[in-house]
Amino acid sequence: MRSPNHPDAAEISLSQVLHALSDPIRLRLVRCLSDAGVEQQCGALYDSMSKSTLSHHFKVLREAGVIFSRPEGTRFMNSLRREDLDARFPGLLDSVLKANEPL
Amino acid sequence: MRSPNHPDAAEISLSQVLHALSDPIRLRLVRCLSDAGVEQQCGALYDSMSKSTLSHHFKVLREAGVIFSRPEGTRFMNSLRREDLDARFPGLLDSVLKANEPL
DNA sequence: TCGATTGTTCTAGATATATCGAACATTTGA
DNA sequence: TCAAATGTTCGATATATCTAGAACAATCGA
Repeated sequence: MRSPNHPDAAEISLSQVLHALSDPIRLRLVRCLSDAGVEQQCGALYDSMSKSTLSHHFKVLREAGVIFSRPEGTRFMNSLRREDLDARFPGLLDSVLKANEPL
Repeated sequence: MRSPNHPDAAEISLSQVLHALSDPIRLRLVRCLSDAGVEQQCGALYDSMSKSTLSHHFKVLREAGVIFSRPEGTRFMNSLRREDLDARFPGLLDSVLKANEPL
């Protein structure tokens, strides 16, 4: 496993970020990463979903610049790119994470 | 032309709003409505696009709860549901509108 | 009443996305 | 060296979305 590609902080696209966060499953993944506060491995964040589907969602989040994935052994450790996102789109991540979704 | 359906303020879905805003064309429409500050008719906001496509995008924004459409004569006057969005997801709209998109 | 204006709805085609299983790649540990 | 663990990538299918043209509906003005 090679290191995956991540966009530079300055290249993070608003549309891509909004699209990445617009999927309920991905939003849940992001919330988990935010709540945990520390790196999390992919498989720890969701069950009831195939590996490939989970991997797909992580890829979308990664390529949008929302998360950072670091290989460690056989696993991938994921973290929220909070500083990059806050610098690029101030207040966006906070407002999304604070939103109480009654659904 | 009857009055279109709008979701109640409390029923506005985060995922739907994020999805509605994730399209560059719709984001531009929302920016236009925000910049104008007053109601705008649909056709005034975009050229180089078919009526039906424009209507589709307005429908997505309307059903997501992002805009309010009011029939007036043969036209529809559209406005941003700023208060409802701010109440439901504080800071979200501001952060999106303030984001400077170099693309 | 009739035509122009404005936007919607219907239909269709092209593209994108979500999902999964199977095969593959990399690293760790026995 | 081999098997287990963890994700990725590929192939396929189902669903959603974007786009546009054509037909339709409602309103206004002449």
